[in-house]
Amino acid sequence: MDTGKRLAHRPVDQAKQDAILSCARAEFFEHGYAAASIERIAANANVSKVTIYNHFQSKENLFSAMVGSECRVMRGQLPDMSKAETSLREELLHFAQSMMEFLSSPDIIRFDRRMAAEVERHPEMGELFLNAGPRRMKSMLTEMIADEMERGRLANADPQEAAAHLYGIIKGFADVEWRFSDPDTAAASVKPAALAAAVDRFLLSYQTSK
Amino acid sequence: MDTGKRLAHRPVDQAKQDAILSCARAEFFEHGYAAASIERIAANANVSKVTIYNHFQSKENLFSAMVGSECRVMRGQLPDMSKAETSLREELLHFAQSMMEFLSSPDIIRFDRRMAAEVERHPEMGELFLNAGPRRMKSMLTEMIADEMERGRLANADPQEAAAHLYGIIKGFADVEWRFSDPDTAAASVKPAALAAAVDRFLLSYQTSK
DNA sequence: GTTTAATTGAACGATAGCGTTCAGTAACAT
DNA sequence: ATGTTACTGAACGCTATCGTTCAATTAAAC
Repeated sequence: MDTGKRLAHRPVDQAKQDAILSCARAEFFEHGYAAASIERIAANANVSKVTIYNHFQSKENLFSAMVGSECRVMRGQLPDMSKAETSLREELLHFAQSMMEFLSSPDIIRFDRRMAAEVERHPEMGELFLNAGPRRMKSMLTEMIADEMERGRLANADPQEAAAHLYGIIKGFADVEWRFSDPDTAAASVKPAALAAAVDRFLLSYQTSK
Repeated sequence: MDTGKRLAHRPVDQAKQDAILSCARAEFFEHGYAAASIERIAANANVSKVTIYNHFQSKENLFSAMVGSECRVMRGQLPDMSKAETSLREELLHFAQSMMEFLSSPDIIRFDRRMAAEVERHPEMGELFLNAGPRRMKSMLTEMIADEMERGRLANADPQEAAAHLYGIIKGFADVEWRFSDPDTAAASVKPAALAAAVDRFLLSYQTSK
């Protein structure tokens, strides 16, 4: 059986691959799909345009490869939901903190913006993004809340709905502001006191009254 | 004093103006700023390209005129906050309902998407949009909540913060889903029962305990 | 009817990107 | 060293758009 090993060849330069994807990301994010220039990507990546077309067959293809790769990266950066043995309030605060840190990072904001725009022309990428990011986070959160309901630290209710409420009450108007102003200043607008207030309100309506 | 009335002239055809703006909106929304074609706009509006350049001096200019006009329209469609003399719960439900109707309308979703993408190149339009839409809604909501706090139907608290909590708890994950899937099916996903649940949770933590 | 301004259609130069071709070079496996 | 493959740079045809110009036409105000 052939292991696929060819007898004599020059191996693909992985560094170039990575450089192309990374520069593609920058280019697409800055200019949008239509205005992005393959030649600029090639120049920035120190690569010949032909090389790009050898690896990815078209602009379309390069774009979706880049989105796929970004989604993979994003999955690795989702808010930390490790279950330390702490009080419920601590646990929720920790989640709120890391969720807001995640959502307010410039990379995520820019990615979100670009995807929102491109989804008109590439609906399947909207799905891809939703599954890699928001929905994943939602199900993690739902699971955590369901756990707490079982443990009796949260009152019984629809955990999915509770997750949405928690997520929403923490975000408030923040994400809207972020999406339409300078991404580089977004993270600074996260105030711990506001997170605590949101979590406490959530607890007021969901905590078991003992 | 000259009233500005010129002696003999052919008046601007307002219908053409409107057609241009309306077609510009469609074109920019569908293709994004960079890929939008002035000539296509002209063709769709049954207008000469020269006419467009006579009215708006450049593509940039046309784009911001269009955004300005859209923002004006949007202001007229903001959620209804008329104060009928009803129960607090009814009042909040009414707000929730009309807010979600507003936010889930395909026009608003598409506008939101496009602005989010374009704000990278036109930061000042992000401000324009925020002031015309989200911030306006936030201050209306804040005012309503402050009123209710004064009336004693809501417990005393930071009304601004409470507004954010109400807004967030109602939205949940909905807006994220909307932004990345088919805008034309968004409105159908609004479930009255979910709105009621959200409002009730809000009330659980904000209503005065009598 | 005369004047004034809005509007048109067609053409133009300039720019820019895509996607392809080709001949040549570089890097690796054997 | 030899063969195979990755990669390069330059050029090409093609298409599209912008923004401008021009002479000609149209519509209202006077």
